[in-house]
Amino acid sequence: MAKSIQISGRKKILLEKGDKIYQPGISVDCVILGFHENELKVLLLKVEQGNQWALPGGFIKKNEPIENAAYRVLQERTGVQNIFLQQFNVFGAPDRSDASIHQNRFLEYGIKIPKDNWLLQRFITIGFYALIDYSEVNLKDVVSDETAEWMDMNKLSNLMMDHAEIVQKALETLRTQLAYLPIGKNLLPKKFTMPELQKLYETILNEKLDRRNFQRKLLSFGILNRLTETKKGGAHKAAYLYTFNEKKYQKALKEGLYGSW
Amino acid sequence: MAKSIQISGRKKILLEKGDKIYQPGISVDCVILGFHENELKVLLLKVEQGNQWALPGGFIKKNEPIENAAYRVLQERTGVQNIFLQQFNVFGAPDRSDASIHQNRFLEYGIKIPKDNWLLQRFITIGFYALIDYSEVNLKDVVSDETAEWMDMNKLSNLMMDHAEIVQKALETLRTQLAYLPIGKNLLPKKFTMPELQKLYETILNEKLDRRNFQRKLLSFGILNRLTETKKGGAHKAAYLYTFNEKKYQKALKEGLYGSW
DNA sequence: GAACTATTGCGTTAATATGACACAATATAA
DNA sequence: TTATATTGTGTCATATTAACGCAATAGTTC
Repeated sequence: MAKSIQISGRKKILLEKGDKIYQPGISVDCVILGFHENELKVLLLKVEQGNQWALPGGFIKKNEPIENAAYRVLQERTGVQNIFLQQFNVFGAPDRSDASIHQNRFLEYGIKIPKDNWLLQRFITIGFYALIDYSEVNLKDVVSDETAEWMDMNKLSNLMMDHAEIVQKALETLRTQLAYLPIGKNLLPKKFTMPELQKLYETILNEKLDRRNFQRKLLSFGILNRLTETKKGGAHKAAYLYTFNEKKYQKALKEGLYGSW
Repeated sequence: MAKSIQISGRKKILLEKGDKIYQPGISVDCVILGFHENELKVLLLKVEQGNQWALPGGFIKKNEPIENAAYRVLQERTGVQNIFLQQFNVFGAPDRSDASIHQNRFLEYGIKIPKDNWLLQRFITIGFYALIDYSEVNLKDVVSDETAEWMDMNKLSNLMMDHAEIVQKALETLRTQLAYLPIGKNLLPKKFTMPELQKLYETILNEKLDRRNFQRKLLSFGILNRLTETKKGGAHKAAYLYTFNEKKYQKALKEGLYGSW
């Protein structure tokens, strides 16, 4: 039980010195989205007690930019660099945190939290969502005392506290942004086919799209490079491989895909 | 100097008991937008010292929903009900708050803040923006020790801390939302003309729009009711008056103006 | 290796939306 | 009464979108 003792030590420090290290009453929670086998996945951590799942989250150090805190959490959980990360909403219902949850989590390690401890206070959390390439994530690398697992967006269950609401809001934000921002570079491998990109869009939107019209629209954005390679092995006609045009993609991220008005 | 003494008393309580009443290290700041004489206006408070201006802001009570806190600030400053209020971004650069600012503000009232006081800690602020009908706001009603004033969005100067950045981000958010959400109900009087609505759009977008195409587009949204009345007194042909169709407006707010994909 | 099948690349057509502009109507001012 | 600026309404060319057709082809089946 060396690991358990180690964790127990870490937890004690968090309890006793956390309020010196971190901003009190504020946390960040990350909705880490990946795409695999035509499913949109969310990275969740298993909370031993109660068979519940939680979003990877953390605290903001006293002198740390918020984005860095979120980025730190992401690094710890996924090991992936170069992540699309964006804050999308603050969740702060007074009853969203529940002291008993923390109490129980710590009790597993034989720690009883004093009632006035900073961790038991009300916490307001800043929701970030991150889009990452599923294939680049190695869950074994994850630094955590909890089990990390990808869960289908459509089969979420037993999420802790208001985390289901946070995931839902992240998805809504992603859907809205799909209309005016380029999405995909972070969710797909470097090289991908048009059908794969379409599946991604269809999954996010939960809607079937016309293959031919989709291709025309995406190409019109001018953010794709078609390679001469094709993706073989798919039992049928081989599809061309594409990459995102980095410069144009970044430009579209800043300026949006439409002038609209 | 009865008012000054009263304020001084309030400030002392804030200093000494604030950390018992409010969430520490978190504030809300409101970008209150109005539309008047074809100008987009921001409601700002004059900070005596240094000829600076600040966004109306406040703290979140220990057991108060965040939105309520923002709403409370709005009520205090504008007296207006029925406000469109939305959080849009969190601002939390570690150096955004500056202890000396608070020190100086309190020194005017003869109060010196202890260095370890909660008010001097790092603050992370949740930015809200509010759209309100300029004509319904009576600045004299404002409960404040500061002077409140509408300032042209394009002529902002001497904003405190990172408040210019916050206003800028609010405007960007509003512009983006213009593409998929109905805007106007909160910024205009109940009855308004098409040219007035167009001016609002043009002001927000900082762009001239074609009169006829604009009308066609907005009518196509199906959120307007044309009245039989016209607005006379304008030295030229009288324009029809419109109101927003409340039901359809609300529906559009939830579902967006386009199906897009 | 020929036929089959599901999928891909590329294209067409009709409907719809958009951008640019013309002209008549009219509330006030001169 | 006339002038003027502004509004209401409409047109037309063009761009965009939705719906669908057909040939090409990688792998499968026989």
